[in-house]
Amino acid sequence: MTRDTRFSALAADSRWQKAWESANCFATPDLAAEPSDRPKAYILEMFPYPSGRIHMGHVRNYAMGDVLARFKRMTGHDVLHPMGWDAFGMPAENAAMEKGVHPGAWTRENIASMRAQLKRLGLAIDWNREFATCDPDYYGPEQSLFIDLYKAGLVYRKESYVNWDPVDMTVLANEQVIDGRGWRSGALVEKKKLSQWFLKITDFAADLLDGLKGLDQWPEKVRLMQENWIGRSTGLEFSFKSVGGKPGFDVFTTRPDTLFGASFAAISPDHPLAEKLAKDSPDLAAFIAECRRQGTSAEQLETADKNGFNTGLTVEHPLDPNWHLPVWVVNYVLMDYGTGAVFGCPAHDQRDLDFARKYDLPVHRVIADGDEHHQVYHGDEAYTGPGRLVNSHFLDGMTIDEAKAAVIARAEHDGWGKGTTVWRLRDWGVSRQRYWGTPIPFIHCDSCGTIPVPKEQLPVVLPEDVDFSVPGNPLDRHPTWKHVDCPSCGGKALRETDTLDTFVDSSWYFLRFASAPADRPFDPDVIARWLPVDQYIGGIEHAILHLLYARFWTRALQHLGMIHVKEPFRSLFTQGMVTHETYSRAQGEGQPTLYFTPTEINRTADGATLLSDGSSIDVGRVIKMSKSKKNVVDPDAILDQYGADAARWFMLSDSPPERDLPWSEAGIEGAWRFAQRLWRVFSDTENVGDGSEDKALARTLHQSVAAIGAEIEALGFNKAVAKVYALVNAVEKAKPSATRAEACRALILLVAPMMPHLAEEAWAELPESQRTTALVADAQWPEVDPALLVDDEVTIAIQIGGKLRETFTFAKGADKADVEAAALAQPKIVEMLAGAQPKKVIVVPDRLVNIVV
RNA sequence: GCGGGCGUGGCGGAAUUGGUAGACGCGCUGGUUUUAGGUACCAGUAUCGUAAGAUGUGGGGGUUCGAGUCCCUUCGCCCGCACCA
Repeated sequence: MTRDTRFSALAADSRWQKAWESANCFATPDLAAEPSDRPKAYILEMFPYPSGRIHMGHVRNYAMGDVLARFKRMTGHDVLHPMGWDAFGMPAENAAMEKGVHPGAWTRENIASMRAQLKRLGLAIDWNREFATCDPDYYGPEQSLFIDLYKAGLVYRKESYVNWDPVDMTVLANEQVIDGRGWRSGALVEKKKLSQWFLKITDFAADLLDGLKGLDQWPEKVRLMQENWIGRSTGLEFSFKSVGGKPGFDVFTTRPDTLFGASFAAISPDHPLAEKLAKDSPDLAAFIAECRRQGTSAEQLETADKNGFNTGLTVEHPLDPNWHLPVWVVNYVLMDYGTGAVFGCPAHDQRDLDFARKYDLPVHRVIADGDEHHQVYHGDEAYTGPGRLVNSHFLDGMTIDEAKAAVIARAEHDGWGKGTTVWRLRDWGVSRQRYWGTPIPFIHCDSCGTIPVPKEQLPVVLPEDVDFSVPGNPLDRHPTWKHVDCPSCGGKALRETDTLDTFVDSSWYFLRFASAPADRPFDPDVIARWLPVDQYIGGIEHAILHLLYARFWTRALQHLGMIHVKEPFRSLFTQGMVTHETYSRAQGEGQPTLYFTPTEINRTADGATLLSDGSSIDVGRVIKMSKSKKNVVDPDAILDQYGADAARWFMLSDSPPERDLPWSEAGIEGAWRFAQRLWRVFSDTENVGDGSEDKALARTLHQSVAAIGAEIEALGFNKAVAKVYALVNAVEKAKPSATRAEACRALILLVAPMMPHLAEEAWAELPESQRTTALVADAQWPEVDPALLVDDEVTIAIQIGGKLRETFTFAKGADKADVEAAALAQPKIVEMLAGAQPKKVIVVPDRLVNIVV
């Protein structure tokens, strides 16, 4: 006899979502007002950009965080699990330009529909704390923090060459330039000189690098990527004196040991000296122009020739004033690294060697690995390995490290150079010539200079009446907005019209979630209770940009004494993407390939056909879901058809969370069937039990509770899911008993983090006496009886010569000798040994016996 | 070029310190129920073999009583960075 054999997901979803909302279940405890001795858990998923619709990647990301947040609640934690919107950015302005809607209206509509979609997933989120970064209530405090950083000397303005995206008509940070193209528009980036706002992230370069060591709960990969991005190099910086009294220049090298191998000096085409010389030399000017045209994409660099222009200048070798080196302008020296100038040592640097061979410059060997000590170096491969110094006067015979130290010591003693560290990391340019961003709260006054907006005048709110009919910054051409009185002298002044890079918005939102007072950015005492974020979950694509900026911003605020944490995210998890096959049809020469959505396709075991006309379709690789390849599945359609629990379950099953998850129809159907099966187990009236005990099931149950909890804690959702299946299998096979009834109740709790609606429905059906709380969302995770975690019998394997021959069961923890005797007495073993005396018997307690013959 | 990761059935993937490879799911095969079925249930499913047995974690070699796991070597795929001095 069963009650209701079908679980009606759609009805259950909305019923329980309403129940949670009206019970205000997921409200964050106010730790400042009511101190708690419970452990805290700040669970955060990267907040979404409100593009319009959620996609499966969101579903996966938020399902994972939600399981953890619900589990933490069930295991007695004070949980903060918020949601908000990274709401500023270019797509809103693009929509404004294309469709004539206001970016704000477009964004708010998107937020409304995406919020509704997220709510359908049944997330245990404290929606009371929701905000969007485009709220003046959010960006006002951000402006205040920006001014604080300015006052602390961490914000400055500088005239500089910037990466200009000619399509988006805005400046890009170095981090946003990929292969010489804008990260968003894909347009070739141009160099342009502009006055820009910068954040002094380089002040924290060493600390940001050091801090990585302590982030032992971050993926190794992300730490390495940040390490490489920060890019620390140590070496010698020294000056080349020009021959003939002309100005010299500084160079940086990590290989001061090879200084006697120098055969030329090289400066970047963008070096001030090169530009100066170009004024008197049309040939050089032409060469520089040619260099600037050269692309910087991977393929272009691969094939790019080393080109140079001999300036005719010479410089003195710092260790031998009579040794003069020619000065070349070369295309492979970058202005924005080191000093924009190097000395060329062809024998021990591949680029210099390529260059020297092309222009027939000398190649002096100064490092030798063996007997080869000749001064002239042959071959086309520079030697960069270990060895000892040769042909290098006072350095001869030293190791590379000794020689480096000796040259630096000599340079410092004689005053022509010093040991130094250079960083690859640049200061963070945050100016954007856009409307839809946080206005930079500064005012330019002819008499007072550039001064911050007084804090009592914050927030500087974006004007609503803006015109997107022409490219460029609408703030700049707004008729009145920028015209203000100088807060200092009262005279006519101009408001800054640049807005902040949206990565600034996401650099402190996790603080605002924890504490959002009306009169300041956050309350330090509350921050101290919640931060750091205990588990941060998001995509690997933020490994550098967002995660580095957030680490910097947190440090900067700590430096100002405003908060007491340095690292915002204690544990980071980067989840894999949701992928799907592609369906396409080639259209012949010169025509773009046609792609089809999964809903247009009939997929069979051996191929795919178009539903509309039955014609056959090419099945392509399983790749990340993307609109352009049309291999997307709409979450709303899935929720309509299968309900939130099946969708969540599928997102958590099978694939390890850090790996890509191939979406499949069979997979979601399997999840749905499992929900139905669970429902049948829960509805089975035999659950009442007959009062008897089932020891074996009790063991399985308690072992499952322990294992599932441990797997959720470790974000091993796929493994937790497998253990749930195994437990359900065991419960189904078990005969009615008190234990079985207990197992069914526990099972509700075990699946509650993953399938919360089904769990609530089943919980509500339980007899009153078994329900400790009204909602399963508030219930306790089942207790584990440690005595039941260990079996009293174990299966022991018997190997002969390392090959498995037999297994038998034996008492757990038995004496080695007893186990050995029992193994040797097994009939099959007796037969196989045929009286032969084992040379040796290895007994691994409770595991196996290996007989060596 | 530099750095990192991954190779296990038809598929997604399990596998404490080296200790019974393939848990769990999908798919597939056969069967049983049911008002039709796309539901449910039972049995099976690494490969070869009727079986006994043999083989098997990308390839080759090594250490070991014992290797998916450790070492050497090699092949393939994926990701990140990249003329960084």
